[in-house]
Amino acid sequence: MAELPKRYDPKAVEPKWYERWLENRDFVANPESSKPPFSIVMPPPNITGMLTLGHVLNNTIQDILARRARMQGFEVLWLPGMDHAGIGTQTAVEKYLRRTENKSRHDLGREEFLRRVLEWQDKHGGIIIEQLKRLGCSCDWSRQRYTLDDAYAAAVQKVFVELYDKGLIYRGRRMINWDPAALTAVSDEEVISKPQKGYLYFVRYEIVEEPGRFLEVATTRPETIMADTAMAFHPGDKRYQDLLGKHVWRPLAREQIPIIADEAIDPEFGTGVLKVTPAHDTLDFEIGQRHDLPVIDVLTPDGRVNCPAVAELDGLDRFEARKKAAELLEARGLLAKAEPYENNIGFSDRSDVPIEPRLSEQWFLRYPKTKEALAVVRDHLIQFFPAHWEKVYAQWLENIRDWCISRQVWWGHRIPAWYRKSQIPQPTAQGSDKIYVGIKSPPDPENWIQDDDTVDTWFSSWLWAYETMDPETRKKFYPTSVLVTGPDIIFFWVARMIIAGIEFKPGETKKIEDNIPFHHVFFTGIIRDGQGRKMSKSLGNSPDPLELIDKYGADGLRFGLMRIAPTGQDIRFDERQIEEGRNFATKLWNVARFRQMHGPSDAAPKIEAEALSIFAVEVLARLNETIDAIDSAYREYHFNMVAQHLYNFVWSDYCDWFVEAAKTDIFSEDQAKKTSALAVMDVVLSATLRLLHPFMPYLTEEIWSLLGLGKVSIQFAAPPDKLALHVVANLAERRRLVSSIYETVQAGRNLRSASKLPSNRKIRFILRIDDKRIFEQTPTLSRLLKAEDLTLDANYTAPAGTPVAVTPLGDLFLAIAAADQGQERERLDKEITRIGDEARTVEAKLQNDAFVKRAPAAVVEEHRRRLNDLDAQLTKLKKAREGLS
RNA sequence: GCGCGGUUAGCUCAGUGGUAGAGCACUACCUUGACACGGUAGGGGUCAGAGGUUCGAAACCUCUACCGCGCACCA
Repeated sequence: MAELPKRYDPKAVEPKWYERWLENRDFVANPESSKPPFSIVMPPPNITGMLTLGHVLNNTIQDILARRARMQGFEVLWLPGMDHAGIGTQTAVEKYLRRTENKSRHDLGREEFLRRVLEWQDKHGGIIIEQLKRLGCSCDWSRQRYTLDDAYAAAVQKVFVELYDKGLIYRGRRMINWDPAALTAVSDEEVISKPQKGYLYFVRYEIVEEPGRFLEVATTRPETIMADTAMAFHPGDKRYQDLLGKHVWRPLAREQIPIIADEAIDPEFGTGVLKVTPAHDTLDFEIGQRHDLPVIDVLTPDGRVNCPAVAELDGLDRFEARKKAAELLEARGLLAKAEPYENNIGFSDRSDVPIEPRLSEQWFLRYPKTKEALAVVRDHLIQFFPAHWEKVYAQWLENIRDWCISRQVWWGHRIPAWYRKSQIPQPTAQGSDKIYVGIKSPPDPENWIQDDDTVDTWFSSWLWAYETMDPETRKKFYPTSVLVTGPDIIFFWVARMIIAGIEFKPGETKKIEDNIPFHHVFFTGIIRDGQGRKMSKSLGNSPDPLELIDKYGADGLRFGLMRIAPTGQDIRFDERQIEEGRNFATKLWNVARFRQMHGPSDAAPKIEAEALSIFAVEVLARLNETIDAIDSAYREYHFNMVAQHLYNFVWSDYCDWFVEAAKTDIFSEDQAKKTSALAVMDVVLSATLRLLHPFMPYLTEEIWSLLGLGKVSIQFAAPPDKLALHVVANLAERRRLVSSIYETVQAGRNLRSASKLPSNRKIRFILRIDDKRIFEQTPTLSRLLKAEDLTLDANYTAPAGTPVAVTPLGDLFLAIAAADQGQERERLDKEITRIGDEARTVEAKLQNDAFVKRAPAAVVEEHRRRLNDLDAQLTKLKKAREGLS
């Protein structure tokens, strides 16, 4: 067998295995399998998307779960797909068209534009899928779905019609959030509030009935004065009682408007007077409704002033108009003052421009089954990890408002509603013969016009958990096992999918537990940069995962990220952590390489309890502990702990301690010992590789295959069971002996280092010991100490000044020709102080009656033992110190 | 205003009642027959602050401060 190269080369290994896995159809789920099902649907990335670290995190976790389940004998379905991302994709293509052809979508017309989007999609879309493959994702690509697949689109239409027929979807003229850049309505969830600096303008409105008297009002939006239809104060506000029922002159587009009183006004704010602008503010709209005020809209859809009556403002952008309006007022002496002011205003999540509240005809969904959706999470039919997201979820559902689902966007699922051609304005009444809602177009299409709008992208995604599955697949794999996603889409997607599951009942029976979309939801953290900022394209602070894969390998990236990532906290990204992942891969590679240099491995190594060295017993016991720790970490979705346990076990327990200790046997002439040591190496390697496979699929498969550790691909090898170590005689005692030896080794190394002896200098140690059990371990002890010679002598008397350490095995002396007495004195003093301090602390505790009486007996006993140890050490060290004067 | 997280070594973070941990970075020594993407040893922390519960608190409770997030308000 050829020697393995010194360094693992992911670039050569990773593509090789991925191709093979695809060829073997290892990721394809079989709905007819008798194995129990395990399923995950991938949160579909946008078709325009490029792989980000967020995707890497998210999909690595899904892959870990899928791969582990596959190894555990589940029939695994990990269903991938993409989202058409209505507004996002349309915006991207519009930008592209403007750049390349200087055309808008209106220049092309609906049909042609959609054709161009498809063209663009074929060319630039779906890159992310190929990127996910490089990451090693074990998705069932044969089932890849798209939210615009015919069947999926039909399902969206069907659901729309159903909800309409139930009266849950309705059309209405309401205040909505208008995005003046994307030129569409958006939902409440798509509005994010941000502080913005501006001015609070104090404007004087002259009172019609009392010329010369002014009513002063504070506003941030003087550009909407032309749309004011009343002035309002709180009914309890004494300052303005005499004005009720009178009028003021609106200072721009001069006209009389009434002064009214309304409970909604906060007397504390500004002057306690509100200018009521029903067309451009939600609260004002409500006040207008109560007082039957007219609605005057003075803004165009793209946020310009539409008010020919004020020529100076007409046509100006809303923010320019704001300044200009203030100037106009000032020139007329109607601006009392303008104070710098910071307030929160809603921005469009999509376009990052301030949202314009706007009265508009839109489609809305009255959410069904909200009580049930609340209950399934509260009662843990669906379990959230970490659990604190339950509260956020509940808060949203308890305050839920109707969902504005129509978008003035062409790219997406068109609303299946038609209006009679003759009808202007379009009718809104449910069940009217002027409106037709159906999956098929109306029987006499020439008399109807279809609604121009499409539905919110999330109105299609909320069916993702089951509409992606054909009936046979659904039967086997729905409800899914777990959803892995970011907490930022808990409302957009998670909550709505739960509602959809409960409402549309895609499950095998009508029972609620068969219809919830998933049993567990694991919320990942959000990856931030070193300064704690969100990763974003515009900041350019998001490293390209593909570059990281090139540099560190997919396994290195995966492991490095998982080791720091998902405690449910946000994650600060640091490339050094990925480097650690790569280093760990190299470490594992090299220890496998070391094993391979000593002959072929055994796929089913036999280990005989009697033949095991004490060091083997120790490492196997540690392996058992690691298996347990990993199991419980997985149960809580603590992937970082799984990774950390594996890291510590491989690097410390296995490489640093076991392999180093086992070299005595491996290089020994004693065939039995050698065979046993190599068998233990195989057992541990085999187990470790299997435990690591979900995290590092490529490397583990490569080593697994090179060492010939199994007949099947590691992907389908069962995870290791704990070894039956209870058959080992005197297990606990043996393990104590090992830790005594290891402690002694550390003490000896410390002596060497404190005595300023170079690491490579061979030196003599003398261990004053009477314990016969240690004799046969002398070669190993000596090896680990890098000793030229290790003498065991129960009656050794050291010359004064010999460096000494008190160890669990006995006193360990460093035999050097001319010890530096001053240096040794210093070292001993330090040691005596340290141990003395600790002894005093322990002693004080033991002198505390309350502690001795109340603390568990084992803890007290532990303290007693510790004190004895420390006292013994102190005595010895002091004696050594006396000899030095 | 309401709610949820967080504050532990220079950095990134583990640690749910019993002597403060890891990795990186740092210092010293070492290319030894798996690995310098490595080994060995070392320095470094009044666990944000105050109070409380407890024999014992980084951990549990209360309050405060600061950071982040969500919701509401936002004239």
